[in-house]
Amino acid sequence: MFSKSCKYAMRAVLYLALNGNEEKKLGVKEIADELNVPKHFLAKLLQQLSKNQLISSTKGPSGGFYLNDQNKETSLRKVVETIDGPEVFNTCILGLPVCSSENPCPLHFKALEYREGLLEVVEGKKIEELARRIKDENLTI
Amino acid sequence: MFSKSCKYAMRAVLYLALNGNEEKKLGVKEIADELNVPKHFLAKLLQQLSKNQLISSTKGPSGGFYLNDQNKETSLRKVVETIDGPEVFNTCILGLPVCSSENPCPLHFKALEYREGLLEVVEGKKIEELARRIKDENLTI
DNA sequence: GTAATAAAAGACAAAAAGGTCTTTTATTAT
DNA sequence: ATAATAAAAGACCTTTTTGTCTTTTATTAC
Repeated sequence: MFSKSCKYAMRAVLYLALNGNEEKKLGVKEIADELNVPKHFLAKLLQQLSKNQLISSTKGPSGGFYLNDQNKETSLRKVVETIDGPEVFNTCILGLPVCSSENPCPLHFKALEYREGLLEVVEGKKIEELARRIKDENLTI
Repeated sequence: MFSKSCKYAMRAVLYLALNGNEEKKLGVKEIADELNVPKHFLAKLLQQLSKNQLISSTKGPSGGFYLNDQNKETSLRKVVETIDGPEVFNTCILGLPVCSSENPCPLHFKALEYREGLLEVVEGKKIEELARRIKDENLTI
């Protein structure tokens, strides 16, 4: 479903939401170490997210990555779509060039249902709310 | 979710179920042309399926690929697991090394729920039955 | 204004996935 | 037996994805 890059990015954003804030910015090193992902590789992903204003950053001492108020309001879906492209959620699971409810493949409707459910999770809540849920329900990232 | 290889393989098996039989074996060329997939690449996938007894083949004139009675009884799931490995259906959607109902990631339950849905389609019916359904409901492969 | 810090940028490298082409082997129809 | 056929096998090649390392740029604390 999601590329490794995308998984790293999602987790990093959630990590930022859970452990950082505008006053306590986090460096790539910390995030990478905590999430167990390759540091320099993650750095590029964060840069990409930063360029797309899904996360914020400042350079220099006491600099790092964080989520500003606007960032916290966006959905994880944007992170996914920034990294894996917007088609992730609607390409045919059998790889057919055309596959729709009018012209479905054998897996179409189940796949659709599947994706709707996932979309609900990554889009239904703001990052902020998702982070809250992660804390409350003691989920792992 | 599924690799390209896996998609090609699934479609090819369904194509065999729909268009061939023990008396009318199909060559890679026909299958590849019809499904619009790279011929030699598909050939290897079919070889792999054949080795694993998910499809049958004979060499030489009037030879080709087909499904014997046993093959028709198996599920698409086996095809998937032969090509993409058995873990496809239970690796964490966020890529976490441990992610279970006891120790879930934020997407765990939704991912589980809908993977079950997909499993139902690829495992709930024999190839034969699935092919029947494709015919009846005029689905695309 | 200088040194230290941390992200940004960019050049490579390694691994995996996807794809092509050629040779070999088995089968069958003649 | 032989020629023709089609899968099996294997050697490569290309592209994409993933990962590493180095240099540059911006910021801040002193």
